[in-house]
Amino acid sequence: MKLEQAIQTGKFSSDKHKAVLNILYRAWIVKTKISNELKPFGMSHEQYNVLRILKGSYPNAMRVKDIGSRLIEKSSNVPRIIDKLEDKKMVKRLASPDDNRETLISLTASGIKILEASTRSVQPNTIQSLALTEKEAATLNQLLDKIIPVE
Amino acid sequence: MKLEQAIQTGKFSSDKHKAVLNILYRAWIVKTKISNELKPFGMSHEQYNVLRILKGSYPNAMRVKDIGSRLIEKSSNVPRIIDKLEDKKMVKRLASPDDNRETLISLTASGIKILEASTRSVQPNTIQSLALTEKEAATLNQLLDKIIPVE
DNA sequence: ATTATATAAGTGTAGATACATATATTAGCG
DNA sequence: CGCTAATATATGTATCTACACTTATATAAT
Repeated sequence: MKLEQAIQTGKFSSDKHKAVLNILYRAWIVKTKISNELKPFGMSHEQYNVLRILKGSYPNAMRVKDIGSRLIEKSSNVPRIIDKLEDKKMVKRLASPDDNRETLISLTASGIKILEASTRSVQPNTIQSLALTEKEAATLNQLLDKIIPVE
Repeated sequence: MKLEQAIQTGKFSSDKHKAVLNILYRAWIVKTKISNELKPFGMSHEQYNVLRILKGSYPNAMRVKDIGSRLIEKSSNVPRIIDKLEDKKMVKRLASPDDNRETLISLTASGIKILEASTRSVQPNTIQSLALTEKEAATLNQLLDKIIPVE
């Protein structure tokens, strides 16, 4: 579906302006799809992201602040996400041997199992569109960096 | 800033996978910037979007459902957004002459004034990056439609 | 060593999101 | 007409986001 139909609008003042709204729209679509796939697993999108980050360093535990620095949405409240995952026994908190201010978070065996099962549902929504070539994806990344520059 | 730095990661398994995360990241950046610009006006991003939609049909009022169909994030709770704008006297609710189920929403004079002032702050964040040409923006739109197809 | 400053995690809160349900009204159809 | 279904808005609720603040610990400075 074209963006114009999705938001019931006529023409945009420029392709550049349309592109910004299009980015917001596609992001919302991705998040909605992923959240829907995660529903049967009783997990939110952010909880899933934290599990994936933890899996990246598995079997090593990670500090809360390092988890936060890898999340896309920097305003996420990591301790609270951890609370939810801990309630579900998917992660556990450990004391840090180096620094008592830190908390280390580690995936549990059941956390890994649920993560892997949910990833099989979510994956088709994150690496979809076989229509897009790797070359086009690389172009897309360049244009995204260019239209919404950071710093 | 490259996405890799922003989320402290090494290489992605593919440019396609990176592109999906990049879309989520750029969307978050845009939303954060716009929210920050709107803060002095005491308005949320969604409240601002509703005002802009209303301005599109000004001086005609709009039905709640038609406002909703033009919002990017379809799960937005339009009646509640209207509540907030009404509290601030930026819009008012009118009875519909055709159908008593409907509520018509119209911008007030002060709503227009605040909208115009806030738009001057927000605009640079939505049509920025002079580096991007219109041709590149058109390509970007095509690639976005292709990587996250809808329907 | 003592005090100030910085850092890490956690908590409190207002508002937003997602979604289910309620209420009122209109349309469809026998 | 009278009943059912559909539509439009509003409300209720749990969770999430954004951000300020607190607490505990570590580092730096004098």
